[in-house]
Amino acid sequence: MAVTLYDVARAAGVSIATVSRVVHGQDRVRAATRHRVREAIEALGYVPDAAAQSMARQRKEIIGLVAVESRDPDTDVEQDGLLFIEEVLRGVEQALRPIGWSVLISVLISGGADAYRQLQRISAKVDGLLICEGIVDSEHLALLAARVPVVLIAGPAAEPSADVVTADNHGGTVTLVRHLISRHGARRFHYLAGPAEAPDANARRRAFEQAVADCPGAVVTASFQGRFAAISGQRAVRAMLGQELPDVIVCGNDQMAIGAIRELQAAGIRVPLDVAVTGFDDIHLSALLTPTLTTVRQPMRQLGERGCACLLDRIADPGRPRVSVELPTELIVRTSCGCLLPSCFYRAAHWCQGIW
Amino acid sequence: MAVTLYDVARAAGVSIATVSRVVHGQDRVRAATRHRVREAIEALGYVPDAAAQSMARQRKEIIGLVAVESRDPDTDVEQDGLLFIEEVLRGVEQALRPIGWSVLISVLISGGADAYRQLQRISAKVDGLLICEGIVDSEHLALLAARVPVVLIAGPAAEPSADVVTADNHGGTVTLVRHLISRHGARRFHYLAGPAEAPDANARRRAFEQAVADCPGAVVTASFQGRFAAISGQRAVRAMLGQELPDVIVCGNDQMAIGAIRELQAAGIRVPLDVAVTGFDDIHLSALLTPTLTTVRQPMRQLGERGCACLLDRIADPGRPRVSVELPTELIVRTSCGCLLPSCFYRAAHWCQGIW
DNA sequence: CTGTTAGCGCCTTCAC
DNA sequence: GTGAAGGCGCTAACAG
Repeated sequence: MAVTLYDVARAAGVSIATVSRVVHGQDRVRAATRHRVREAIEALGYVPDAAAQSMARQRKEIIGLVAVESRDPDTDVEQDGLLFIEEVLRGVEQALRPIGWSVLISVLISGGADAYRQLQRISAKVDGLLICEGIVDSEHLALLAARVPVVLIAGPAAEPSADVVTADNHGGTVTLVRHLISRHGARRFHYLAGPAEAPDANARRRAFEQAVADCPGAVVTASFQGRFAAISGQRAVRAMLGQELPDVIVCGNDQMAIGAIRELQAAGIRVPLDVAVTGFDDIHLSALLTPTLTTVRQPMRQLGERGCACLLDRIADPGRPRVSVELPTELIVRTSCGCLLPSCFYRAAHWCQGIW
Repeated sequence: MAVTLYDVARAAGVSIATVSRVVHGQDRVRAATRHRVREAIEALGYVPDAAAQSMARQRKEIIGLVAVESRDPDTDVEQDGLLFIEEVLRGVEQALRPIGWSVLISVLISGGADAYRQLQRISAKVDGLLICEGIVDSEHLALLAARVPVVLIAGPAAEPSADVVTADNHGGTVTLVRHLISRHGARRFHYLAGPAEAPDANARRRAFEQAVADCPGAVVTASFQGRFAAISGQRAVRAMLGQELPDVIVCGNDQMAIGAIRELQAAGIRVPLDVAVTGFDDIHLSALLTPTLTTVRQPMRQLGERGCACLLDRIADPGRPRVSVELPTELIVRTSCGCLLPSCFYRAAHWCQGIW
């Protein structure tokens, strides 16, 4: 059906070995021959079949990028999941472009044994795996890693069978909390955590608790277990309505913060006047909301790029020592924490509330 | 290196054919044998190599999803490109999940001859190609389609060598313009078009012009050639500042509308009080902006799903007649056109302007 | 029921 | 310089 090496060879009157040589730019071919072969290739529109190449040279030139979406039964209609992956993908593509490799993308539904099966299937199609928000248990991970190199993005730094690239969740969170305390005099904190299985969610939560504990007078008034989705933010707010408002609701990621803000506004509570809200990640949306979101920027593009570079290194040398890198985060101060509000805002807020 | 069929066969004391049979769930194997083989597979952690399978059964079970980003030299720092693809990807995954196929994703930088080379390389790794915002000329497309089935998403409906799935750009635009005219009494229109090479951009533009022409008294005061990116919206607004404002700025997509709104707000012009702005696509962001964006919803998820289904059909039967489907669009009325504004808004707007 | 065997398309020594 | 031949891991007849 498709044009093969043999077709080209026949058309050019040479052997397949010769065609292969010119395809790969080897110089051990007489100029005239090479020319003839090139013409045949052009005329027939020959493109070497990737599967056959993979087979022969034991390399697919494809890396797998997979995100494990953690959902509970109620949130499976959720639409806003990929925002994280998107930036990571750009970083990965950037790292792959120079060498011409491709990326196989796939978002897994759950984190169960089924997820492992799917990962296994994917592993058969790629030279290496980049797993985001690594909600895969160590045991299964080890099994996977035995088949194919694995790099975790935003995963648990201590994973023994994979390299890991993360952001400085701890430092970012601590900086944020200190800002809230020193600049805004916040004392009463509400925390909205990400899924317990997500390592970065845990890192942030722990850092938050520690930072609050480190400040005399500051207290965690309540916390809510969310799943990194906007709906979690809405639920958390619904659950706390009626109670006394905290000074700030610190959220484990931007999506939940967005959900929280919407629900607060819907309830007629003014952000940041009545309660401040903060996020984590600095997704594209965060700068465009009303109010704009104060958050901690995680260099997602870079996470993808570094993670991919790391994976390529390991593919090239599977025996090299395990690597674990942590990229810096940055506090992004906007208005949802109460900063940057011109005085006219206070008047305007009264009128605006609940309009949009 | 990796575990192969032979390893399993040896371990289980059977032939590779038998192993292959149990792997594929054939029943013509004695229960005892099957059991033994299963154990060996489990013990060794065997997963069939995809490249070898592709080779043997002439099918890779991978489809390629590619977006061609059209950029001019000034916009290559742009960050907000993938928003379209993201939803499409979800649709594609949905269509592929039941059969276990994977998607190879890749966004091409330019639309030149270089893009064709890249597409060629990708075509060698997949069973079919899904091209979004098809900025590939017919000639190259025909060459590609000769190698591998191609489906265009949001591409030119008349492309002879590929199936096409689009949204009803014409109808959506006309409905929008009529709304602006009849509900808001708009007469002076400014148009912000997408890239001339993009078929959907053209369809929208033509529909817009026709709809305006159909209304006595309505005029297009000016138009601007953008590239579907937020920065285009900003530029367009800068270019029109100082001139008399139109009633509405109709934008070829949401991203440009967002850019336009931001620039207008920065210039102290109130949206929608001083000028209305509308978009097209209804990306996730649009409902969260201030003001929320009035736009035409394009069923992006469905475009991906239908496009993929169409591609699978063609892969199954390459000879079937060409197909071209058009999905319906829907006018989404929010506040940027001037609708849904409670009276208090007018007071509030005065104070709010330019704060965020 | 199970084993043998011939490819799938390409790369890569090894001879010539 | 160029060609012949083996093998990559698996599938799918075809024999038993």
